[in-house]
Amino acid sequence: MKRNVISSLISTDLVGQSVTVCGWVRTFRNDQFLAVNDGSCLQNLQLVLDRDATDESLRKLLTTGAAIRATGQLVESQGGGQATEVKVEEVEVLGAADPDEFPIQMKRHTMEFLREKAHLRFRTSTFSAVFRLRHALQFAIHDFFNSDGFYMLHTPIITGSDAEGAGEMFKVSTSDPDQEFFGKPVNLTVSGQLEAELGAMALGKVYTFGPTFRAENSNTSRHLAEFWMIEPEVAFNDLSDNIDLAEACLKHVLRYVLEHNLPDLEFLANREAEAEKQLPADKRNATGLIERLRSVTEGAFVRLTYTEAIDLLRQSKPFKKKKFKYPVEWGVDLQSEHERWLVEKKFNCPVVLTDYPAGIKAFYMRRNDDGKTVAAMDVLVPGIGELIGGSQREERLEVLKEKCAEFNIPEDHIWWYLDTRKFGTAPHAGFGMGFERLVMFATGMTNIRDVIPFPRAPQSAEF
RNA sequence: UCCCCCAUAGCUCAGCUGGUUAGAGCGACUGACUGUUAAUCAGUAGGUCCCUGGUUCGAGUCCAGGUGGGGGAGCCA
Repeated sequence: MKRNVISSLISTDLVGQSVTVCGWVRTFRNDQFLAVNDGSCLQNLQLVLDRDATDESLRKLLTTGAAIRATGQLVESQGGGQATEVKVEEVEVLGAADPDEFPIQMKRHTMEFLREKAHLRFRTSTFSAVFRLRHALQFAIHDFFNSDGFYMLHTPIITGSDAEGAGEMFKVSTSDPDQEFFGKPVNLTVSGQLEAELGAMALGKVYTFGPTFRAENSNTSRHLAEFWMIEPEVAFNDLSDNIDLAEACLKHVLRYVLEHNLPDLEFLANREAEAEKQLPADKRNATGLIERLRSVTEGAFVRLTYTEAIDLLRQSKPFKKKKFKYPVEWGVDLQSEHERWLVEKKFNCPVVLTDYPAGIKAFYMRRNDDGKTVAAMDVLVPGIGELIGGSQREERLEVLKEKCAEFNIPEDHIWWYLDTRKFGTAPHAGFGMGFERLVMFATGMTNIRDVIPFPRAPQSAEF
């Protein structure tokens, strides 16, 4: 079906030409003005019908949600809200939408309501903007790594690896659970990292960008059972290189959307500002969405060690006034309240925490010379918390074997992983970035279920 | 998994100390108007008060259990 996409018609470039538009009706005002959206951009195109020349039975079908095709001349708009409009010569309803039943009406809906209508919520401005941005962000990520000489590696989704310790796993079986198709128990992957390391030890710079599955019973606005993760892994990088990479990557992708998706971002910024009017002052963001993104692309990330963070927290006002619910002392993991204070109160910008106590981090992280800490890094951002977690990997075979023993990981389960330390081992580092958390940060959406088309969470797998 | 809150019209909500025929705004529909921008104005329709059980002369309202949703915590990305 030959058509002109609306994104090409909202500027005056094609004024005077005959155009064909396909899309879905947002509103129909005065029996005359048809606002149509085709998903190519945030903006609707205004179609102007000649009331007398339009059949009444046809007009009755032009309701919110109906799919239509129209042809006519693109002209400069006589009204104020838009640069162009189409003087319709012919309009056809491709698919009606019974207004008694179509749930997405031209009024404010709550996110909770739309989440239950996930198959139709793309029809709203908010969700079409979110999913255009989701696309742009994933493109920018591939663009960033490709430009930097990385190779994308497809790591397995079904895996027999059970030693990673990243979380509870989903078992995979055939419809006959007794039949062991792979000859051993297998799971859905919780991370592509270990396999990515294997690739990095030959290809140099690799990354994975794939689905990840966690069977944790997590009921929060920041967790999903199925989510997408970006995991670069780079040979010969140390922790400091790793932080540089994470910072450059975040800056690149946010710059990309600020440059290419500004109308969607402005719409979402506005939406957020409106939504926050309902909130008490202390729950609102200190700055608007666009300013928050700019502060990341323009400012340097604060870097400090876990030990320094503990010192800062112990000197903080909430600590002295005993406002923290959880203890702050060297050796315990930082809680959300502590991370929030550092990121949102103390620095108000992304904060990279490094060199955590070995006991609270994964087995593969490189032991520091002090013997107590590991070369780990977490990137915390305002409003989200942990966006990135990574480390320099333990490349020394003997140390890694000690760590396996400490973490009760049988060596024969990850013999292939240990082999990379046996044959031509080298320093290397990498991180994992939760893609949905990135989309949350970039869009200002506050529930992770609203930045993935069809969320999977405990007790929730509709669609 | 734990703590707190919520469930009444298509949507967002009100409904007092248990008491007559269940309320509003928005949306939808009908009509008027016709260069509108979530148009405007007038009118109309629309209810398994989440489910099960209990207390009571009487339950939307009180109690118990369940289901669903939200916020926070833990786990993490």
